[in-house]
Amino acid sequence: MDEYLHLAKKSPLFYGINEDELYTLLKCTAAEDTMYEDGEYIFRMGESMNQVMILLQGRAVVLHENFWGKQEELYHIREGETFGEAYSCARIPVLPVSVLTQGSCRVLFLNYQRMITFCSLACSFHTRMIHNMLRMVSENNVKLEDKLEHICRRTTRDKLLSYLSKEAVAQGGRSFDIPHSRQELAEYLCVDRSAMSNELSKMKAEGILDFQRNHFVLYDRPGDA
Amino acid sequence: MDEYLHLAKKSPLFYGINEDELYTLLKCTAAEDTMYEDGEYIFRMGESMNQVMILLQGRAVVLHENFWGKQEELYHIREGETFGEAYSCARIPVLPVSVLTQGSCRVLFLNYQRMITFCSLACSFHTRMIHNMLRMVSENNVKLEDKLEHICRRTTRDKLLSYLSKEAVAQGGRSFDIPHSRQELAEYLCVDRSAMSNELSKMKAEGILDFQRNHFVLYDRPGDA
DNA sequence: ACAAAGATGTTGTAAATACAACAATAAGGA
DNA sequence: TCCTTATTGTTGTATTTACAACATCTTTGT
Repeated sequence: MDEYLHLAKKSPLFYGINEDELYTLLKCTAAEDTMYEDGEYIFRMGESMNQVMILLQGRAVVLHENFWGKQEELYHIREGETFGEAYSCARIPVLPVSVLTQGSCRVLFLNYQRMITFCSLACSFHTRMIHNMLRMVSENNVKLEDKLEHICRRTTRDKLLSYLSKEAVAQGGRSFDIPHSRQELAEYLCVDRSAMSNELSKMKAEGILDFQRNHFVLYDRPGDA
Repeated sequence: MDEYLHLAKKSPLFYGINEDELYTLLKCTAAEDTMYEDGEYIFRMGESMNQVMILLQGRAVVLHENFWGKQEELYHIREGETFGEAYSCARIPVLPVSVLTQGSCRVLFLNYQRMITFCSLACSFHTRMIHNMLRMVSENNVKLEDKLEHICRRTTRDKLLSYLSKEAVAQGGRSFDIPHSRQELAEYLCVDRSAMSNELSKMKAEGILDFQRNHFVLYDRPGDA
């Protein structure tokens, strides 16, 4: 497993923690790694879960099964990513989702109880890990709130303007690049890609904004805002 | 301020912490309370913020100002609620929102640095507070993910089915009550109320579900799922 | 019991969207 | 350079939605 330690080390969970400390910490938290075949469930909806997991190798998909038994893909977990911390920290009694491997996977499990219990050494890096986790969950929180703010708009135009406005403010000017392709942006805003492209073109024609590829410029007249 | 302590004590931030401990903790975290008049800004977008605040009295609104200067209401903060923990924990350099009082308010400020720094006493209730905060942020995380899962659907019908399915599974059966009025549900799902009522009626006519007021029953044939 | 106010359901229409099929442009490899 | 592939833009149509106006049902207070 040592060969995968460098990947775990990159996790924001261990930011500011060096290799020796990490090694201690993994013992502290009863860390164990497990291999999975393609198509195995790491967790199933309805099970209880008291662990934080880091995907050391492979790729997995998070699924939800609705009342009628239909499975729906929610999102993917990629190599190096952390999963389960929100459910563990929120003390959710049973998981509302399943996690299914796509290809063979190696997963590092950390025991949540031991993560938040300070060891007798009262090691400073243990505290650091908790702060890191707090930060990770909170950053995700802010991201989700941003996304919700855009998606709550009724029309594609308003969704786009909400997103672009946020980017403009964040990047400090009317001229900026966006980090998504059209397809990605459409998925993010939960709208049809071609309808979105169409709406962008209309707004360009109306003089609300200009763009080429990923570069956007917002003008002073956003229609009515 | 002591008269408002009982309200602070109810905050999930201090769950499992008794009155004496709370008193110590408030000193620990350099707690200060401030009064605001109606229409004053507690924080303004763009400012830095390193505090967690509890609204001891009154009501406030969270606003966002877009690129064109238009202000938009995001949500309200009610008496007893905690605010700012996600931004502080995420170490957001500048606030993306403003907080404006609606009526006179009393706000308790806790210094974030001191909240996450353990005092020399290494008091167990200090640890408890951090765990509470971790839990609060994570629970909010899970709530936001739920909401996003519903809202991401393209049609009102799918949004409704996603929501109702989740409630059915959560409440463990096809028959359940929902905790929202129609207007609240429509706002939650970001759709028009009357269009939503219409869609509910259609689904009732199609034999997908049944309802009277807030009581719903899901049947086995959800259309196509 | 009654009136008034509020919540919910219904209907019609204009507007917006998804969807599909295709055109135009950009990117990458032989 | 040319060919292939991927991404982005365009157009038309059927579907879905928002919106407004109104009908019906509940709740509340008197």
